[in-house]
Amino acid sequence: MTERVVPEDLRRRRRPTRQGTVLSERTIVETALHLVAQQGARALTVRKLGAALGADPSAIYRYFHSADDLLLALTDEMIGRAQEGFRATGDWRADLQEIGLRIHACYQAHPQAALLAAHRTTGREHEVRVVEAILGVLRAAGLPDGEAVRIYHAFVDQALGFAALDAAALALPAAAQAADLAVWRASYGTLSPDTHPNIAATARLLAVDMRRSGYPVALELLLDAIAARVAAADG
Amino acid sequence: MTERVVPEDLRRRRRPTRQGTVLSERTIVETALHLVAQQGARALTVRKLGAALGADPSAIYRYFHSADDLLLALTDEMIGRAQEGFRATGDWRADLQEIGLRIHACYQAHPQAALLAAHRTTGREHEVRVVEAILGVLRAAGLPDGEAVRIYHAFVDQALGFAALDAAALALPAAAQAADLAVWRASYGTLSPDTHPNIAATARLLAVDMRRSGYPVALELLLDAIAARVAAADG
DNA sequence: GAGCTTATGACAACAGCATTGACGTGTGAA
DNA sequence: TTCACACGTCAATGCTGTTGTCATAAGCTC
Repeated sequence: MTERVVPEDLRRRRRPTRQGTVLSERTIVETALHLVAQQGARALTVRKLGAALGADPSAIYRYFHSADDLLLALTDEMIGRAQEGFRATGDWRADLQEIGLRIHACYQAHPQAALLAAHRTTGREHEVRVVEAILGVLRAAGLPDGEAVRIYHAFVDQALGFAALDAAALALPAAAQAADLAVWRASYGTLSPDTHPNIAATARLLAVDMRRSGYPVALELLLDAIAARVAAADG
Repeated sequence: MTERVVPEDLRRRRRPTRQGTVLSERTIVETALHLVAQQGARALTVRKLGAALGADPSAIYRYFHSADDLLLALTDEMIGRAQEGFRATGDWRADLQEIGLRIHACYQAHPQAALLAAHRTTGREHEVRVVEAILGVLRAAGLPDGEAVRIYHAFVDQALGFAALDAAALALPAAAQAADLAVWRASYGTLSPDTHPNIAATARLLAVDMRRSGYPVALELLLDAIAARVAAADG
């Protein structure tokens, strides 16, 4: 795996706007996402990307050190889009919900892009970046690192844990049963099959159950449970 | 993705024992695992495998339809080894613990093999097989399908959920604190970074916490929690 | 505007990849 | 002895990422 360094000498290079210059980090990344969305992750090769750009494949190496590097840039692009215009309120519960919604929406718009996280050698790195982006939100809310990690992971686990059981099994109160589907997506979206394809195997087995129950899980319940845990840890 | 069929015409073929015959499904799979263990998942190519076998790469296609097919056979091999000599007791809690231990031990013996589950196109299929193997255990214990799925997923979620918080945060009783590390591994091993590399990104962030806390999670606690849920669902 | 530096894309080439087909050889069965 | 065929080898195809060379054109300095 290539170490994730897009060094200064590549990034901050002079980009003359002559008529022959058609490529840029932006156009390459956007074309790559478009290619993935249209033809799947397997179709994303340097050569096909070059063809889609109307340029020689080797020209791409002017902007990215390797194909792995390009793939990671795609994940960065997705995260960047999700965080576009995001402002931390300082309330980590609200911020977590917001960023969850945004990331999910982003991957909803580019479903095939999630396959990137299943990449043989860079898959881990992709998920690390998503996790770190979310941790960044919690840090921005003023939470210390250790606590942010703890909360995020508990959050994800709770989301999946609640998802595993339908409303009847959980015996949720009526208020939770009526919870908005969008709220559920906010919590589950941060680690949904869409964004983390390799855990989809498990989730898929439960898809019927979840659909039948109408996703009756309220983010508020999750956050309350997490807050209770954190309070217990503090006290 | 090639459909997982190693058809009769390939499997049950006459295998004359002339001196020229050096290959077999067994030797290929074992050599492949050895190659992965020694040089990593990326080194597992048909050509290198052929070289390691001392045979022409194309000969491998006499035994497997494609490279994807071979990769899936490796996961099947791991599951097969884990289940070797396993007998269902009918007590799903005991069976689950046993199979958890076995699968984890198997991947401990072949750490690099877990990378197979991170494969770009077959990654999902690998994890589906592991999950299905565990579900098979629960079914063998007499549990109906729906319930088995529910229990397995709750089991995994609980394992990860507890793992997310250290002993202090959970305020576990002293008995749990003293729980055997092996017992913890039995529960966590079924969905550990070893067996599900793409969720390792999250887990890795917590590795320090977990190590510091000494994995103080007792499988009994997990199973009790699950049993309580299931009981609630039944009643 | 002349001359220099340099960014940039094209081109050709290389090594490695999965996969396929033809071929010969040796084996087990009839 | 004959025959079918299992099985490994060989050669070839078309894909992949990657690299080095080269011509060109943009921008900078004077």
